[in-house]
Amino acid sequence: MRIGELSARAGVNVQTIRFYEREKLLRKPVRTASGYRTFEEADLERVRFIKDSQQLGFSLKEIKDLLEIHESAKSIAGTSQTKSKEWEKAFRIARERLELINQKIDFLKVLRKPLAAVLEEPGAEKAMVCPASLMARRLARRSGKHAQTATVSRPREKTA
Amino acid sequence: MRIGELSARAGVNVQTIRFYEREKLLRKPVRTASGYRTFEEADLERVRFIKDSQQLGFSLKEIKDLLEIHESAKSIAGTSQTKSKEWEKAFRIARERLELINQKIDFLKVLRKPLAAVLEEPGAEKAMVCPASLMARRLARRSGKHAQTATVSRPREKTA
DNA sequence: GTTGACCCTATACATGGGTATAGGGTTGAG
DNA sequence: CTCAACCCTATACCCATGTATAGGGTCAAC
Repeated sequence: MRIGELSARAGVNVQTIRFYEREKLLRKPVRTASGYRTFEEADLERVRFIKDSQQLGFSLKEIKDLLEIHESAKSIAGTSQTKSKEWEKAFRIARERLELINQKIDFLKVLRKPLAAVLEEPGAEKAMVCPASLMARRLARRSGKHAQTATVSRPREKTA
Repeated sequence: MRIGELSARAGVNVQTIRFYEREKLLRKPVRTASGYRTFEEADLERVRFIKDSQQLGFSLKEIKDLLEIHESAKSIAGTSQTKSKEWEKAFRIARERLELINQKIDFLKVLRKPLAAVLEEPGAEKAMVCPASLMARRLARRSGKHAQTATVSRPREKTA
């Protein structure tokens, strides 16, 4: 299929497909003689996977990792427990991802509880959507950003 | 507590707190005589809630809705089944959110399965991270963006 | 009463993730 | 052969979500 059909079926913009290719989220597609990209069903799956993962808060960088696990796994399949560099990396990423995914599931369940309660019990103010309960379980903070320059009663420290 | 402590304890930048206030995600805080913002524990909870929700792919707009459900619920608590405009809205949003959250949980579980398999079985290429299995369950597409101008064999239609 | 950590507003800049536009080629139905 | 609907590259632009900077107050310890 060509890019128009792919983008239509995936429900994304044509530009987005080309953007994903540039960002290495999609393989470089085979081209026709005239330079048109040609895609297969697998590419459609991949685009859908990307969109779904995004809705769960994974960044494109993270999604690339998730997809990379797949690639590594596949390239090693049959080699039994090769323990190659590639595999080690995939393994590490997989473990991290699994941990994060479990946390996300837990948090979503907590988030769901008061919603369900509000919806199921007519006029129930017992299991109300209270921040305290929502806060019961916390997600791990994501890899450092937010520099945080403030010292907060630890005076005279160089923050470079 | 003042803004510095709040931001430090929440693990976000000071500017971010002010940004959230501007965006109406945090109430306008009480000010000291000299104009300093003063916050309470509840504000800290709220900021953490926002960050956690973001990691699950909710936009600030959506998080505002989630928090609004809480506000409505609280303001109505004790009024039994008032069925006010406010409540109706909260109710509707809650139902939508619940549905989305359930979908997210399902997708995460699917996402988790091959990861767990890869990690638990040494050299297992059976339950490999294959897009097909990952794709088994799909998340509902999120509220329209991606204009999609292409027609794809439905010629001559004004897309204006 | 100065100094350093903290606060204020206002405004500009940055980054991720696209989207649109300009300026052009390709292809197939009529 | 023409025309509309497609495709191409390259580049500029956009929105969400912050971050940084400029230019200035506040306050407690020294």
